Amino acid sequence: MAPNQPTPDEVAAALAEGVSLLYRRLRQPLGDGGLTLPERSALGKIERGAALTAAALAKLEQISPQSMGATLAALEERGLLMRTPDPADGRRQILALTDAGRAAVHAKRAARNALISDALEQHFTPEELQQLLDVAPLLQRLGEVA
Amino acid sequence: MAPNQPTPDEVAAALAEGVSLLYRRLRQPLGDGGLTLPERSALGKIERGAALTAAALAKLEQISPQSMGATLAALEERGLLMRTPDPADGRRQILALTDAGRAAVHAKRAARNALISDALEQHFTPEELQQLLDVAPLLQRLGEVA
DNA sequence: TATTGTTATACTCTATAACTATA
DNA sequence: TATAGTTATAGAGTATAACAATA
Repeated sequence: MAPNQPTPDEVAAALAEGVSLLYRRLRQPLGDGGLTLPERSALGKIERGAALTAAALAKLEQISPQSMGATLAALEERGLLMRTPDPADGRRQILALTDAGRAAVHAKRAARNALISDALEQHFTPEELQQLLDVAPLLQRLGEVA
Repeated sequence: MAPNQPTPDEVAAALAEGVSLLYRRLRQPLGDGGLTLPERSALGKIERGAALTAAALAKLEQISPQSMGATLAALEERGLLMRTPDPADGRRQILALTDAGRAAVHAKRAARNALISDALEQHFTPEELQQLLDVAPLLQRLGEVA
């Protein structure tokens, strides 16, 4: 049933619509009480140790350092994030989650998952779930190299 | 190699990162000269006849009618879109692309595809392309039902 | 010179609230 | 009452430009 050789153009066009619609869904319910999508993403990466300075985070997320700075400032103001000077490099600030930050990222992860998970449960077969899970790393790779 | 029964939670978490990163990539190069992502999406749907009024478009995109109105006003101002009163219903405005609008949506589609297509060509196998193509409708469905 | 980070400013996308006109 | 659309206002996320401090 599948066409034999999908062209990159076909794939690009098909992904654009799905991704932009889904993105709006993903970020919407999370703006309610707590963390926005970029905030969660930043906290998550800090928690995992994927990036521990503002500049490193900005590179990972592929946004400007200034934009990341604004996000981080908002998180610090709410007591979710601590910034301490790097003793080895006076320009740097080492980022770390507070206990409240850790709690928030876990609570919000659950909240997001509840919404998407419900939809997945009700409208997708196990095979389709597997397909979506398999493709997630590919989407991420595409975001990184494009 | 694949786990037997991915839980909806796993899938939701895995998709969130990939989608949000890719979304930023998709919209970034398009803001340069011409159409933004929501603008392209709206023009594309009008061109295909998927929706011909502001309210219908807003429903499809799952944003508020006011937000869609702002997008459409910007497009009309630039001469890409025409709004004519519906003779059958005085409240409605029928939407249609101008020639310039049609040209813009095609030029920009090519520009977007060039960026994503290049990345796809260079970093993905034919099997992975097929996987991405197959999953695009699932992403869209998830955006619709979530 | 290059890097890290900040402040200032602006634009896009989105939302809600309040309104008019039409059905 | 309900629907289509507009205007006004606000907030989040992003960008660039200009700057200070440190390497």
